[in-house]
Amino acid sequence: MSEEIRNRILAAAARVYAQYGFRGATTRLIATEADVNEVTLFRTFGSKAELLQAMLQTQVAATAVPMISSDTSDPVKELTRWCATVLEYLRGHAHLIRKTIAEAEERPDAACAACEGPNSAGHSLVLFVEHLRDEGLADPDADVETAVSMFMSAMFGDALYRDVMPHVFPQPVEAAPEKYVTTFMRAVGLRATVLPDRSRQARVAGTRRRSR
Amino acid sequence: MSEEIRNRILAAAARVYAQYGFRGATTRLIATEADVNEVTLFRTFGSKAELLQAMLQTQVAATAVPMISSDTSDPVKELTRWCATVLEYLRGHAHLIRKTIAEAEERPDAACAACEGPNSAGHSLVLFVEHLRDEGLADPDADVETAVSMFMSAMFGDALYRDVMPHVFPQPVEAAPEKYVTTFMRAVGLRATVLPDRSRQARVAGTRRRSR
DNA sequence: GTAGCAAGCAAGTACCTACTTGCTTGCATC
DNA sequence: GATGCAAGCAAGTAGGTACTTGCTTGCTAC
Repeated sequence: MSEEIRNRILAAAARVYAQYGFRGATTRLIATEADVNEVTLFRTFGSKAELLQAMLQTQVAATAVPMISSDTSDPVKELTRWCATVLEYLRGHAHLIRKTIAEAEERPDAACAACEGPNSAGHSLVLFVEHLRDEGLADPDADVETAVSMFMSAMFGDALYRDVMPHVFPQPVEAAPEKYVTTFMRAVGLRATVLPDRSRQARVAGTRRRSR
Repeated sequence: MSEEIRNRILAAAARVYAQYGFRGATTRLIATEADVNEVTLFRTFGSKAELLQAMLQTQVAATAVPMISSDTSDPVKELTRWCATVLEYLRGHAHLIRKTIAEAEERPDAACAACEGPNSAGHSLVLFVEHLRDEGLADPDADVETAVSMFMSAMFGDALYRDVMPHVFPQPVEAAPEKYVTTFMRAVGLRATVLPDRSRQARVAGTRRRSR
């Protein structure tokens, strides 16, 4: 029974914190949002700081981080799928991440926990592309690390800032993963597969050209 | 005489706000930071909200936004120079931008003013690359808008998050503009000029590869 | 010199903040 | 039915917040 209340408080804390940040997330607000007496909050977590720390751990660290698979049979498909998953993950935590990063100087430990996931996700992409390169599918001259870092930044930017400054994201939400992947692949010189074209012309399903 | 004090308050407000955000920027803190009586602050600006709004306008809107020139004689050089300028500009306002964007939902007008500059900067880059494309220097198939949006996101990410999560930015600060530009140019298919290579091996000047 | 005015200073108002204390309620177990 | 315990409730503490008021200081212009 205590477990259910604990989770309700944590969920409420996540909502309030995502909207108002650490300073704005008052214990009173969290308590009313959780439909729980304010005292209960202190009794179960000790203090506001401990509560929000616990909230960040359960909310961020517990969520699965999307990793890219090592299956390079259809890199375009796998990359697009992965990109969409990462974007979805980041968008789901957008408000939380934004606040946590903005308050990183004041609460550095919180920021560490929040960006640990995406970091390792990026690393898995580096390995993926290097694997492709070893198979001769990507340009050996390409600066993979820089391209991946830019790719990750693009996904971060899209997920975190699209709603607040939509004019700098010309592509609609659904088309974003495909476009990012296409552009990314051009950057690392991956031409092994047919690049899906921007125009709406019919594409032959299953076509696989190896023009190298 | 009042002018000097006014500016001192605005500068202090900028520092305090950049560090603690809107809620954390107390009038007391700003006053002591400006070495001014707290009452003077209310007498010259009316309220905390008006003060911080004035601060954002003078601090952000007044700073020159780096635009890319229309000179396409040496695109690599021009792009690199521009990229370095934008990064410098963004880094100079990193804390401010970070806080303002994070609080965008609560104070949307402030966020608008803050990201107006970089937005038009991005637009100037689109025009620049389209100009290159018209001259036949860039790939006509390239998705310029997406590439530019990713490039802008990369600069934003670098400027705003490098200090808080340095591990996702493998390239050192000085080398970043060159690397971003090189990767960006690969993405838009700009091969007209010699791409500076990452490795230190001798490069043959004038080599022009069009591997398409 | 004196009038005006910008700024400092001390104190106060009304409210919000995290957090505590003492007591009551309801439920589950023996 | 008695015991224990988790949660609610009301009230209070100590401090911070934006903002105001009344008065003093110091400088500048006539």
